[in-house]
Amino acid sequence: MNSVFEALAHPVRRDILKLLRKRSMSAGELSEHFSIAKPTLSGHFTVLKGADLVTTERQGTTIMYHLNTSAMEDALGAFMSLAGVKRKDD
Amino acid sequence: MNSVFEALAHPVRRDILKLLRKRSMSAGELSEHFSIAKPTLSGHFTVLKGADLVTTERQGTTIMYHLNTSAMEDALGAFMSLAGVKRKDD
DNA sequence: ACATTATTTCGGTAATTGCCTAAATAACGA
DNA sequence: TCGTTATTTAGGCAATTACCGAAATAATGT
Repeated sequence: MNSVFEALAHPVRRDILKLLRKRSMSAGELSEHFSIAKPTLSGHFTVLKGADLVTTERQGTTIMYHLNTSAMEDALGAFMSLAGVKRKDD
Repeated sequence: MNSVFEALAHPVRRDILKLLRKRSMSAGELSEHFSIAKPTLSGHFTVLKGADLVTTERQGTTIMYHLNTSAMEDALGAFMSLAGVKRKDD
């Protein structure tokens, strides 16, 4: 769970998650939303993947990034327990 | 809100929050739960305070640390919106 | 004023992070 | 096979982080 919190610590990575929440995107498509070099963004992808927050799927020459919704739910649960909140529903 | 996510990125700081969730504690009392030097822990306190996750109150020679519950709630809300969760209740 | 206790600030170092450009890999179509 | 497109890996650098021990600050009691 530590890797999840570390992944969430960078604003670019949180923005990536927000974008993927709407729909899955390729690395190149995602990169259009940021003004940083692609290798740098690729590093952020690696961090998110290491935290299991996103999954990848190669489609020909492009690589699609998908939000791993269940991992997000797990992270949310961890955060809620940290905040001491009881869940009435999931 | 970025400072909150950054503050949550370190396991020691999350453990501090967990401890303070039960009850407020002095810096020295908190330090008994960790095997790191007090100056290091004091640095973690500074980060948590910078994120407004804890508040301090001097009581004579000791300094009491309190969990800032409302800031935790705010952070939770930010996390939920990141995860795309709708809140039925707070 | 002095000693004691609690905590932080200072000064330094090693490890990590975030960023870049250039080079490598992978898949495709001609 | 060659060129093109998409993406990652490699190499390097500056800034930040996490840690420590020593010194400074703050409050108290004598």
